[in-house]
Order: sequence, then C-alpha cells, then structure tokens
Amino acid sequence: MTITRMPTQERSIEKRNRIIKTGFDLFCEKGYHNISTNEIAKKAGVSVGIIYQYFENKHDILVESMNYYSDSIMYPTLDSFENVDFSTNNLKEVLTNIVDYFIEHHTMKKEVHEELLALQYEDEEIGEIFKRKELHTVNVVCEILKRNGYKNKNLLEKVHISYNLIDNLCHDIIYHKHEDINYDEMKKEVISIVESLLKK
Amino acid sequence: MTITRMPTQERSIEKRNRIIKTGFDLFCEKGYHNISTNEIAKKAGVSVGIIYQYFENKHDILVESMNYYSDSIMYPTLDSFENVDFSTNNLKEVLTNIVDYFIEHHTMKKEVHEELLALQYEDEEIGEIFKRKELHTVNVVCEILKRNGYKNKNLLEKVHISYNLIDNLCHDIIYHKHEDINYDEMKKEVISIVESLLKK
Amino acid sequence: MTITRMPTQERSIEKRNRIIKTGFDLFCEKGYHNISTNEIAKKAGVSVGIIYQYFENKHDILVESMNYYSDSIMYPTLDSFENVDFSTNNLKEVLTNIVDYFIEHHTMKKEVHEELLALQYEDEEIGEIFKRKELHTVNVVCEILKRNGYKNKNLLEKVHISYNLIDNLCHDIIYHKHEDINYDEMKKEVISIVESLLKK
Amino acid sequence: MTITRMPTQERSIEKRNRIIKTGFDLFCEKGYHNISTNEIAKKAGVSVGIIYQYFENKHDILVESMNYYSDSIMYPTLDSFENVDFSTNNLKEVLTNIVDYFIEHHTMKKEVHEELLALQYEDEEIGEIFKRKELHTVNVVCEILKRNGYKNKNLLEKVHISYNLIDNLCHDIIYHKHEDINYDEMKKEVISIVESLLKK
DNA sequence: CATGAATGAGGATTCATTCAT
DNA sequence: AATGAATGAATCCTCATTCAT
Repeated sequence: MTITRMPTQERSIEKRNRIIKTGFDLFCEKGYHNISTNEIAKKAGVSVGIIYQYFENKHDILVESMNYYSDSIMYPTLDSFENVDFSTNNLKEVLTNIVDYFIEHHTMKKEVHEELLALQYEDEEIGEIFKRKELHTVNVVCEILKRNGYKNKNLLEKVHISYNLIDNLCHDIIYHKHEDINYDEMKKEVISIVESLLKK
Repeated sequence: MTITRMPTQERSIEKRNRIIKTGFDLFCEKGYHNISTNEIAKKAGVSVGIIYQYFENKHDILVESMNYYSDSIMYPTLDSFENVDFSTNNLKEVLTNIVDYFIEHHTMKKEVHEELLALQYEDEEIGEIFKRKELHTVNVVCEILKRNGYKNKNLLEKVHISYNLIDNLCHDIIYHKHEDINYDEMKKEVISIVESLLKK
Repeated sequence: MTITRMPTQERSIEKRNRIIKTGFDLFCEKGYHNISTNEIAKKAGVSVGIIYQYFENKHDILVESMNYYSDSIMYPTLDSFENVDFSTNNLKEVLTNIVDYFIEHHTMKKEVHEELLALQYEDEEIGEIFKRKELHTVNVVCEILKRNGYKNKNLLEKVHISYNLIDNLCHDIIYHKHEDINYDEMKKEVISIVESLLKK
Repeated sequence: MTITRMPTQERSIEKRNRIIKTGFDLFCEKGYHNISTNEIAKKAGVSVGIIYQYFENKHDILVESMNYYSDSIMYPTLDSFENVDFSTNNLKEVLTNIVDYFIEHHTMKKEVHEELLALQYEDEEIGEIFKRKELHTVNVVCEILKRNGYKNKNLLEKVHISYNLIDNLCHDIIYHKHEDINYDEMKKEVISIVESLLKK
C-alpha cells in the first residue's frame, strides 16, 4: 500500500530500457538515419510522446543505447580478460585463446557492426563513448599485465598497438574482408607480433 | 548537327565533373546526410534538374565522387611509394621517411576524415570502393617489395598488417587521438614491428 | 465523513486558486499560446490531472484567471475613484490627479499589457469579461458624477468617451507609443476635452 | 520565345500572392493559431513545399499578408481623406461625412476585425506594421490640414487624439459594442470634440 | 481526491525527385 | 539539354487530455 507508486516506477524504468533496446536494435538493423522516432515507439510498444519524456530527442536515444550496449560492440571486451591467466609463460597460447574466443563469441552481423562503426565516426558524441571504452580497456589490460610482472618499456603504447592489431584481425576474419588473404597465417603473424611486443 | 553537339557534350562532361567535385567537397565538409541536392546544384552552378539527368539519385553522386576522389583520402597512397628506394638495407630509415611523409602531407581535416570513414562503414558501396583501393595498394606494395628481393613467407599478410599499423599510427598522430600516448615511442614501436615483419 | 472532507475542501479551493493565479501569471508572462498545462501544473505545485478536475480545459483556466484578475489590468480602476472629491469646482485638477495616479501606479509591463489586449480581442469570452468590467466602471462613474450634481446631457456617452480618452492616454504615456508626440501637451489636451465634456 | 520564363515568373508571383491572400483570409476567419500551413497550402491550391520557397516560415506569411492587407483593416484609411474638401468652413459636416463613410464602407466581420486587433498586440512585428500605418495616416492628415490653413497649436497631438476618437467610435458603432449607449448622441459628441480641437 | 505516466493527433518544416516549359 | 518551380511524403517533436493506480 505504501509502495503504490513503486510498480509504476519500475514499469517506467523498464519502458525506458525497452526504448533504448529497441532503438539500439533498429539503429543497428537499418541505421540511425533510416529509422524514425515513430518507428521506435511503435516497435517498443509505447507512444511517441513518452519517448520525449525519457529522452531529449532522437539523438539522445542513440547516445543512451550506445552507452548501454557499447560493450557488445567491441571485440576486445574487458570481461574477456578477467579469467585469463597471464601468469603462465606460454603467452602465445593465451593470445590464441583470446582471439579465438572473440571470433567464436561474436554475435553481430556485419551490417550491424559496420553501422555502429560508422556512427562512431559520424557522431562525435558516439565517438567519445567508444574512445573512452577503448582507453579504459587498454588501461585495464596494462594493469593486469603489470600485476603479472610485465614491466616492458612503452607498455601502454604496446598494448594500444596490440589492441588495434587484434581488433582489426578479428574484424577481418569474422567478416572475411579480403579474399586473397590467408587468415590462418595472418592470425599467426599478429599473435607473433603481440607476443614479441609483450615479451618480458 | 553533330558539330553543334560536340561542344555541348564537352560542356556536359565538364558539368558532370563539377557536380561530382562539388558533391565531394560538400559531403566532406558537412556530411552526406546534411547536404541537400539543391545545395549541391546551387554550389555547382547547375540546375537541380540536370543532376537527375547525370545521376540516378543523390546516392549516385556520392558513389561517383568517392570513386573519383578516394585517392586523396587514404594516407598510404600509392604514388608515395613510387620513389622509395627499397633496395637499401636500412629499412628502418625508409619506413621512418614514409611515415613522416604521410604525416607531413596529410591535407584532410579531422572532421572530413571521420566523415569519410563513417561513409565507408555506413554505405556498402562506398565500403567496397575503399576496400578495393586498399587491396590494390597492398598488392602493389607487395610487387614492389618482391621486385626488391623480399621473398618473405606470408608477404601479403605481412604487408596487410603493416598497412593497417601505419594507417592507424598516422591517424592517431595527426588527430592526436589519445592524450596519454607517447606518439614518438609509438612510432618507434610500429616501425620496429614493420621492420621485423619485412626482414628478408 | 463530512468532517474529514471539510479541510480537504478548503485545501482544494486553495489549490484551485493557486492554479488560477499561476495560470494568470504565466499567461501574462509568456502568452496563452506559449504556455502548456504541464507548465502551469508544475509551477502551481499540483499534478496535471488535478487541473482537469477543477477546470474543463486549458481555456477554462484562462477565463477563470481573467475573471479573477481582470481588475488589476484596467487602468481606470473603480477604487481609484472612491476617494476622489468630485464636489470641488476645480475639475481640471481632479482629472490631472486621476491621470497622474494611473500613470504612477501602473504595474504591468508592456508585454503583459499587450498580451492581455490581444486575448481580449482573440477570445470572445475574455472580450466579454473586459467589456462588462468597462461598462460597470463607466456606469459607476456616472453614478458618482450624478451624485455630485453632474446632470449633463448624454452623460453616459460622455463618460464613455472620457474613459477611452484617458485609457488611451495612459497607455500611450506609459509605453511611449509614439516618438514624436509631446505627451505633456497631449495630456493637457485630453484633460481639457474631458473637462469641457463634463462641464456642468 | 525569348520570354519563355516570363509566364513562369508571372505565375510564380501570382502563386505567391495567392498564398498571401489565402493566408490572410484564413487567419482572419479562424485565427493564426488555428490554421496550419497545410491548410493554407490546400486552400491556396499549392503544395506545402512551395510555401517554404516563398516564405521563411508560417509567421512570414502572416507578416506579408498584413503588410498587404493592413489598409483594409483600419478605419481611418488615408485614401478616404483624399477627396475631402477641408477648405470649407463647415467642419462638422466634413467630419460627419468621414465618419459615415467609414461606417458605411466597412466590410470586415467583427470576428475578423478582432482577430486582427489581437494579432496587433500579440505579435510585435504585426504591431509595428499597424503602428507605422497609423503614424503615417496621422502625419498625412496633419499635412493636409496645414495646407488648408490649420495652424493649431499641438496639431499633431490633436489629430492623434481625433484619430483615436474616430477609430473607437466607428468600432463601437459598427459592432454595437454597448447596449445602453446611444450611438447617435455619441457620434455627435465625438464630432463636436474633434471640431473644437481643430477649430482654427 | 490526487498523481504523473501515457497517449497520439497534429503541426511546422525539409528535401529527394519530378515535370512543365 | 536545361531550368527551377513544384510536389508531398516523411520527419521530429509538442501538448492538451486521459487513465491506471
């Protein structure tokens, strides 16, 4: 009885989340410019009006949805590193596992991924979100490595380079970017580079 | 009759090119979605109607303009390699020169560059153009290297990786993407990697 | 039950009045068309819903607020005449005092005044309110004059004309409508006219 | 043949005028706030789009239509004075004729007139248009009077007062503002005032 | 009585594309 | 071949009003 408004509150939050989720899905599926707020509302099962009670404008939905789901977009996600045992001396195996894990667990269709990459460059605010995410990941990986005894000179720069290499690699492999590239060999080369970069 | 149409024909071609050039400029300056065909027509000094005689639709102008000007977009442009002397044994110096050349001769403002990257991902057709360009560059570089005695295993893959590394590096340096990265050190690291990748 | 509803009733009335007052303030400040019911509710510290329990619709708030506050809008307000001594023979002095009093005691900003004039013409119902008010004032002034021995022919018409003249004069002076008018002279002229109109 | 584009030009102008006229009619009939641009377009027989080629926005149509038709709104219109013979000494007759002329030749329904008055106060820009018109009329009348030997002190102020008196009078008579006013007598009183104001 | 979340029709404006000339 | 006037569907957003709680 005292909590009369609690369910409303909860439903509101749930509704807001549904808008974010629907927005994200539609932006991914068709692209930000090809989706109208009316479409989002309809698919989210809410009225147009309510959208503008929860969000400043259409762009705001985009920002929120990227804040929420940016994790699922980037290959080298942080949690992937959490259970990695960097203490072992067999770095090559560790790296191979990480790359394989990324490749295996990707869920995004090519179009989606590309659409999101596009947004990253087209929209400064979205770009910032991704940049922050990337920076954070790179820093945390540095920390983990340091904790495991990696005291390499230019560690930050090396991890940054490694991050890019792995990101590019996974993207290339998953979406088979080039026909005449032998991706098995490319993977080996990339891992070799990262391995030697991180050699204690 | 044929005589009278000749100059018109020529003028037509010139007009078409002007539309392509203007389109490219405006797309770069403000972004594809923020430019109207009317604006292109006005700035190109032609009528709106004529645009639809030379192009299917707005998107078609984009495609054509990218086909035409994509060269000026990518940092590792082919002609930059033409005068490089790969026969020398001091590869590190050669690579340093190349990177410095790219950095020094970039002309694109950050916004333009981002806008074009976005388009590349957002628009499949544009993506294809850039992919082809990249592939071509990588292949030609391979040829040059081979001609100069580089018979490395996985040369294509290695050049591909090197291409990405240098491309990323240049963008990062030019647009100062990260604050806490020491770009001098990063440059040294990248060049070291490429050097060891290409070691005969 | 009746006991418990009493205080609520009182609070209700107070709430209704707060809505009316807030509505009036906001309509004056920004104009009827530029204020939403949500804004009124928020500023009045009530819920939107309650508004529709006390009022038919937005327009109803306007009508009520004008009914309530129309007094404060018109310059020749009745109470200003209450202490005037019409028995004196120096009518010019009396009139001058009245005009000066109006000018000195005006509180309305120009924008508010204009907004209310607009409403008066745009909205028949509001127009009626103001017309009634004006009529009432004119009639009461007639009564006062009659009581003081003014038996002029066409007294009603004369007072009506005088009312308009003074009203116009005050607005013109307060809001400095025209640049090239000498308002001191204009005031003298108007007072002369009224004086001769009312000459016993 | 050389004037191929002339008819288009002409039709364009005609179309623009039709929009202005339709806008004016609809604003008068239903009020600025109750008419949509789509309605104007439909009734004018043009597309919505074309409106925004000829006008900045909806408000612009209003301004233009008022600029165009403001003459037909104000009672003391200038051209009414053009054929008046102010040289005669029977000023009372002249004034009576003018007032009668205004009353007889008014064409506007009450609602229209009120709507326009409202706009005048609600919208600063519209207010300016009317103010300018009024000022101009007052000045021209002053000129005419001076030319006819009227050298009264405070002529400008007197004409201004007269203008207001006549304007109010006509408005009151035409729309029968007050029930208990004897308009014949009021007319006489007003004319008397103006007459004595202008007495040479 | 009271809340404020929810509705959805409606509004101003844009712009790719067509068409009369 | 060329013009640019004209089209109208589509878009984002607002707000008076309703309704579930």
